[in-house]
Amino acid sequence: MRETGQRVLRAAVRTLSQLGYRKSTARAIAATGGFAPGVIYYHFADLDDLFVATARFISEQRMARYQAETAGVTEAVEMIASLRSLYVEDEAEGHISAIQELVAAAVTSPRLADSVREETARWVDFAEAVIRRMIADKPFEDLIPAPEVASAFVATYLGLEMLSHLHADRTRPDQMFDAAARLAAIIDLLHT
Amino acid sequence: MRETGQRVLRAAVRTLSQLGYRKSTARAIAATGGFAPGVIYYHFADLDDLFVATARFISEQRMARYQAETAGVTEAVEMIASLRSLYVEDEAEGHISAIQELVAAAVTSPRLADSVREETARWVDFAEAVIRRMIADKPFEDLIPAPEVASAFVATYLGLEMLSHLHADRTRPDQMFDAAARLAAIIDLLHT
Amino acid sequence: MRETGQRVLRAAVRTLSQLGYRKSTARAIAATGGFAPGVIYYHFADLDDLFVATARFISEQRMARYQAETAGVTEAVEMIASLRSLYVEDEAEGHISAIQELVAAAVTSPRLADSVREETARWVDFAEAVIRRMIADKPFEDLIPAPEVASAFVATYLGLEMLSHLHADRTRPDQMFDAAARLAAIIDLLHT
Amino acid sequence: MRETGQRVLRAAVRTLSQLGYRKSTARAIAATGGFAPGVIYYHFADLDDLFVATARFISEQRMARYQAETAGVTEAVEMIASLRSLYVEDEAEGHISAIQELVAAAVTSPRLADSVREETARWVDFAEAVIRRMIADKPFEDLIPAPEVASAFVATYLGLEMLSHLHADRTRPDQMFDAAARLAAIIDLLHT
DNA sequence: CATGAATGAGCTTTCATTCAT
DNA sequence: AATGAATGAAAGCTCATTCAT
Repeated sequence: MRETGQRVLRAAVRTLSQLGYRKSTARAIAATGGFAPGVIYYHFADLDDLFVATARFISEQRMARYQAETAGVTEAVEMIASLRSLYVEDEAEGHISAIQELVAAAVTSPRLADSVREETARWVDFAEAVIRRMIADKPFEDLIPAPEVASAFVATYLGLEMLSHLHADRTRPDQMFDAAARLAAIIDLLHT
Repeated sequence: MRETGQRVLRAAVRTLSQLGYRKSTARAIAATGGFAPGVIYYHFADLDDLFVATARFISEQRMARYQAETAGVTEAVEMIASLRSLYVEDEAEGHISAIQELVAAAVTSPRLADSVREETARWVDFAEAVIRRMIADKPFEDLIPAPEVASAFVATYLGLEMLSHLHADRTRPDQMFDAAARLAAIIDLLHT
Repeated sequence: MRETGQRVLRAAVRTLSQLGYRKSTARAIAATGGFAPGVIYYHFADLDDLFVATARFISEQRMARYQAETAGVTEAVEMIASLRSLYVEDEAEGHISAIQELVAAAVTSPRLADSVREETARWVDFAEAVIRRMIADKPFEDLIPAPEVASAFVATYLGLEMLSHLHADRTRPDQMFDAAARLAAIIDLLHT
Repeated sequence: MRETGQRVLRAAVRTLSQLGYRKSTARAIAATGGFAPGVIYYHFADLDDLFVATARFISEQRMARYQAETAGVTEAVEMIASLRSLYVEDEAEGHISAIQELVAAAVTSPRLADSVREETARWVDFAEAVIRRMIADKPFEDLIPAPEVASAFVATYLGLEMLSHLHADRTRPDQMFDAAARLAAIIDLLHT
């Protein structure tokens, strides 16, 4: 049934986020989800297959949320506010840290690499669209290389979670969003 | 002897970078380095200990290079040029991808987390110092929150390698350095 | 219904013959027969039970054919000709190799051993009857220990299939039947 | 060390003979031999590899005995006596039943099939040489198709063990050797 | 210092079997 | 009657680690 497959996927996300890729064994995932290890193999060919599916699962789910939440936003300040609340969701659910584990794991499995590549490409595209919307009709519009900035944003997003995980004390995403909000306010003031 | 310990460390770096954390087993590292698995245990208490040492090993080695290479640099354009060539070195040797694996692995081992935290803190400090030097006496000096920007830089640096590893085709660090160089040129023009 | 039970039995025969006892799992047999694994357990208590039934199934089916085909035969040459064509049938359908797998498996399961013992006993009896018929009224009639020869025949029959399966190149049953036919011709010439 | 490898091989022979191929698991073999399961994988690539080696191990060991024991024998009666005592050895040590399991298992593994084919070929050659020696200078020498008879002998030898294992009561190799001895006595009387 | 053998725990995966439908 | 989902035991195999040499 579709439902059990999703239970397995959710367990995979939580396990990846909490124990890391190396300790995300079939047993550990099963223990997290409260089902027998055999269930995994009923719904997925093997662990690799599960992780590939997990990458897509997280990405699609979050992409839907991000698109819904940022749909009508044109002001930079409002966009930063949206992203901040989405980021909080991501952190709470462990989405980003799970993805980050899968990115690091991609070196191990070509199939996983393919899957992660495909999904990150979608996010870079999404980021690029958002950036273009934000700089439209601004005086510096032509100075900003949207594709490069989009890649940089996605990279920063991933890297940020790494660091904030590592030292809750020093790397505070909160303060970064604050700084970004100040910059956004300036941008919003500029019109053609 | 110090020498053999270094052989093991170098083998660990290469194995982490090429096979990933999960497949960096004692056997795999020994095979990479051309020594018996037992050698590892002669120089390090266990694998965890080896990885902790590896994190410091890479960090110290690179920090020395980065400091030497950026020592007298005050112009932004020149700084970007230095960082670009250092980044090329990092990529070639697999330093960043090894570190990235260790960051992802940190969730697994508290000791490794400590070690990685400590090292990244050093890099954030280094980045902050560089940034302060770059913006000194610029008109916007007081607008830039150096600590946050430093963290963002380190995060981007790590995230960038992830993405460029994943899709050599779309995420081109080269173009990012180009864009950064253009921005640096503008900055260099601004004086108090 | 009787019919589905037979479908399972036929699937068991084919699977044993093609994959061997070790790989004749419930799934594999179900896949061969095109039904769900659960079907097996509807008709048989467990796999052991299925294999026991399979041994009897093959034996009874073939015994009927062998008896029909050799019923009125009294000449040795004709008998060899009959056996040759029956052997060809056996090979084509995989009967012997399935039985051979079950014989080898008998060491694993006492119940299967009982079943196989019972069935081979029938075949030794059958062989003994045939032999007695063949040597009746021959000058050497009293020299031939019919029971031992019967056992030897059955043993050879089984062993032959093993070897011919293994090396199609060197052990050619065809040539053995040729040789047997020549010997039979001589026997047929001898009368009391 | 060579020694431990042999311990593993001997354990494999005993386990195959006593439990059959299907139950000859790594754990079972280790339990039989009194060593840790991991030892198997230190000396052999996998179970398949172990079984391939076991086939050769048994075959070589017995071939040496058979050749030594039958070396100078030219009389049929003496030959039967030798074979009888060798057969007793084989039964006691479980050599034949182990081989028989491997023959049945050959359908499962191509590599094993190759190995078993090669070894049985050697035995057919050996049998052919013995037969030629036995019928040399006999009046019926030219009537006997040595290669076919040799194959038949090997087949019977294997099949015999199957049956006698199955029903100790009815198929008595002892009586077959008796019968063979009587036939041998007749043969020995015939000279050119 | 270094090695190769050995161990036992643990991992991925498969399997016989059960059960609700 | 039949199916598909689920389970838990066990299988093959790998691994970190130890130790005698």
